[in-house]
Amino acid sequence: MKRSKNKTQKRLLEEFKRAVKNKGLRYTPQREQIFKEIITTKGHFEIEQMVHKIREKNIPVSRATVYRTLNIMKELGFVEEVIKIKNKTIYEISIKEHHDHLICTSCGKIIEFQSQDIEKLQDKICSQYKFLPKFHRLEIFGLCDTCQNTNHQQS
Amino acid sequence: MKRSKNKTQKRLLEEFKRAVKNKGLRYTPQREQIFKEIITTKGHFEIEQMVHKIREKNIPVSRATVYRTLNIMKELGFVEEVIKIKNKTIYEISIKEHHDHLICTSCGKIIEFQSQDIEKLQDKICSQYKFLPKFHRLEIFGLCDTCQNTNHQQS
DNA sequence: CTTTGTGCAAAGATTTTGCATTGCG
DNA sequence: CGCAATGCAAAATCTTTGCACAAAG
Repeated sequence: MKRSKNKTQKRLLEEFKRAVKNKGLRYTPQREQIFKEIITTKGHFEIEQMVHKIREKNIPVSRATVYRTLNIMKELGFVEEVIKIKNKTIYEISIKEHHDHLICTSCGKIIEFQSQDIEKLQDKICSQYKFLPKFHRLEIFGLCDTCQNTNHQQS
Repeated sequence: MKRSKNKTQKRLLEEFKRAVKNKGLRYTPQREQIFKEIITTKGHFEIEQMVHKIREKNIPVSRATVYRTLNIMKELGFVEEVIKIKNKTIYEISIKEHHDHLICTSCGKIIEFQSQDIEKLQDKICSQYKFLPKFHRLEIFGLCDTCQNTNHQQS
């Protein structure tokens, strides 16, 4: 499992590199590192966090470059639409295998799950509205097993 | 149907008024009008749009007041921040019956839909994880009917 | 009347952009 | 080497805040 995950990441990196070059763009250390950081990140990430992480790796990078690179990645389809929480823009990888989230409102734990039923449901709904789906995000908020049994307060 | 909807709106306004006063805050024309505008708005709204609509009603209001009022409403649980698209924060009333969203990544249009199936699916998934659901958010991103037929570029 | 709310303008925060310089191809 | 990419700082947006005045209770 671990091996295949690393393999996937390597393949993704190659895919990204090819996509960048195909578009007539240049493959710079900044772009590579930003992409690596993204595929390493399990969940969501923010700009500021990204800038710091890249710099820790001793790759000089400016905020501007991160913004510009993320826009390119969006165009290329490697990261998804942004959401905003509390004045912070959050990006998410669109390449990893799709999953959704159970989010515990008490302890903040995020559980990932996959369900084929959702995909079917999505198609059903979209056809009703003549909507062409590209991807979705389902978040279920509530209490995780642990929090149900210890403490019922909800933030 | 229409009658009961108006009734609901009236009830909501009363509820809001009570909530504001209960919190020791004052019930001003601006606050009332902002709230009315929100419950009238079927879908989602943005700050700038809100400011203009209120002013058209000849109620003087500043952007600052709208921001401040929305924050109060958030605290009171009457509105939620939904998403951010292209630097614009979109709010939504949180009191209306539950629904989910189809979001067009090309024109930004938001279509609401309801599906009983999702509720069932939610219960099914949650029982697998011993998770106690409180509410969920499902967003399907893609292209709306219009954008599929006019132009395939995405931003 | 007292205290909170509003408007304005200035300050903050986040994202974009122009321009000189760097460096990929 | 030529042209795109980067970094910096300034500009553009969006949101919050301090202060004086207005107004709810």
